[in-house]
Amino acid sequence: MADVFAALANPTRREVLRLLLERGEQPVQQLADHFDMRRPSLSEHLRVLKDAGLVTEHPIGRQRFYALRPEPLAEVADWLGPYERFWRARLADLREVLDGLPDE
Amino acid sequence: MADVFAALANPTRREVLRLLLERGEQPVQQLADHFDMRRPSLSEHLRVLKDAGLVTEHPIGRQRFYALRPEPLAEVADWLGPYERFWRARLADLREVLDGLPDE
DNA sequence: ACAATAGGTAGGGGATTCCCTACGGGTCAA
DNA sequence: TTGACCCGTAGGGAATCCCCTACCTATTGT
Repeated sequence: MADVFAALANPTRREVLRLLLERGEQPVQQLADHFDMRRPSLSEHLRVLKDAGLVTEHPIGRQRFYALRPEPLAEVADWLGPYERFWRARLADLREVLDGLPDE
Repeated sequence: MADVFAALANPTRREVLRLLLERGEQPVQQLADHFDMRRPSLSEHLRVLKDAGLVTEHPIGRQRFYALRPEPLAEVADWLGPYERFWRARLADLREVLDGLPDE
């Protein structure tokens, strides 16, 4: 499974994920209509997303439908876990400072 | 502020963040000791992290200490939010299927 | 059978990434 | 002040990224 972070590094690929989340599975041409980009370029982005496990693909007739596969994003969320504890502690510190200010 | 996702795409940079989380702020040389890489290359990674707002830097004498700044990671967590709802729904579906199986 | 449609692959070119070595500026210790 | 140390920047090279056009196969409709 290719690197999920690398797959997410590209804005076009993140936009594809957003479209698939909002509208559900879609064929390639329908996705391509929303980008200022030729279809073969989008096809390559879709391959990167598929290699990262972020989308699945299945053919219906001559179309290929791509669908969101969010499991790798759950892994990203797990990766964020330890950092989340850190930034929450920071926010708590900030709140304490604010609470300690002379009333105004 | 540069693209946080692009900054996270590189394994060395993610490792830097991990080191800063585990050990707190550190000078460049101490970070560089943990990579099979020349120091100037690590300096460039640190600049990318700083441009993305993921680290802060302050000099003490002739050393420069880098520290974790987790706020952009909180933004990544926010970005994940809608997808999290999606994968949780998936897990719930899976649980239903398992519950519906004939007892075994 | 033939034309049209959907979409992947090949190959190329310019931009960017990621490493390197060489070097320069600032700080500390003798 | 002189040398050692910390670290950033310059510049270059190989690899990768990201777009393109051209082309191919597979499926559908006439």
